[in-house]
Amino acid sequence: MADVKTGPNPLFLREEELRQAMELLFFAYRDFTAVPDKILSKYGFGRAHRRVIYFVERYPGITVSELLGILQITKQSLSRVLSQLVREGFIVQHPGERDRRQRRLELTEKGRALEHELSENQRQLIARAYREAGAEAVEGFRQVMLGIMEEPDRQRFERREGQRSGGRR
Amino acid sequence: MADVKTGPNPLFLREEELRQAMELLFFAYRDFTAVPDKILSKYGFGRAHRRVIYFVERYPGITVSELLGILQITKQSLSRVLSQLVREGFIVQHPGERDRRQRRLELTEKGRALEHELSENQRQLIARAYREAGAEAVEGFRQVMLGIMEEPDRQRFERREGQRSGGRR
DNA sequence: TTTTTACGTCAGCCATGTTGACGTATATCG
DNA sequence: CGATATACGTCAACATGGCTGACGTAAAAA
Repeated sequence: MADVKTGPNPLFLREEELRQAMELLFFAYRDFTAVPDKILSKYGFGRAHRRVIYFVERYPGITVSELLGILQITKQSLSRVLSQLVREGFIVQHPGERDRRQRRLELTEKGRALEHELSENQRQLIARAYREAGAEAVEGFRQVMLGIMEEPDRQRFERREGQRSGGRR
Repeated sequence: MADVKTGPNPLFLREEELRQAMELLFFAYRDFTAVPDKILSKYGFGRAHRRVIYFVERYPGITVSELLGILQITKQSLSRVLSQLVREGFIVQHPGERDRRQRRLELTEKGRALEHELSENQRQLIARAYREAGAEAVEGFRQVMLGIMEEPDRQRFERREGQRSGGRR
């Protein structure tokens, strides 16, 4: 294959560096999602289901609109997978206490089991990468990834950067 | 929304750390691809076209099977977008010199222009993130991302790690 | 000369995103 | 209290981009 070019010119190096970052994102994401994708197909589910399950386990009691805000898809798209997950007993909904229009989402036991099965490989990938790279590299990784993200969701990761704001979105 | 939990338990912290990494990947990737997606729709293209254009500019003269190996999709899926790009004059094919069965791919001027338009925002995102995080963090980012990737494609990034072994890790 | 390889194409299926229109229950505002 | 806004749901139609399976052609390799 045509080789990855490398050169002494600092301007070029910078360009090369940026390109590399794009590819790192592409390859890491591709490999990161490959295994869960296979597991999901056993259940007749897809990536969309995985994301819903993930965020419901992450934020138990999350509302539909909050989930929409995270996934940034339309409610019709979400509805398709969510209602499937509810119908098949992976997720339960119950009305919000203060606002009974809301449907707060939670995983059932079955849902948690699936979530765990899906996360296992990813956990291992990350754990291995973290272990091999070391604590300092991990902090660098965090910083760069946060830098790539757009503002609104960065707050989700505030903490340990040194404050407590629990911001809305 | 249910808050991101945080606690003193080291075992829990580790779990929390792994979860965060998954989310960083999700959010960074989501935001990283958002702008190009919009540009593409102006041309009637999608993410698949973007990836092809990207890797053809990255590895000019790349063959179809090499591209398939990178993208990890079927030739039928690739064919759909590739032939469209060729038909509309973004990519040209010419037979390989040593092996005339191959079709080596290259961007046309038009293709390069589109590639540049698509990369611009991403370049800026990365450049900003790199600048704000600093050189050390960037190196950490690289290491962790490489650790998440599976073996075969890591070699693509060897260089500057300071040796030539194809080693494990 | 036969077999394998590189690439292409047709046809059909599935998952997941989109828009637009419309409906219901509850909360909130004037 | 009545009007309006909000949270959520649903139906229908469409596009993209994966997939499998079957079949074809030209060139390389055995």
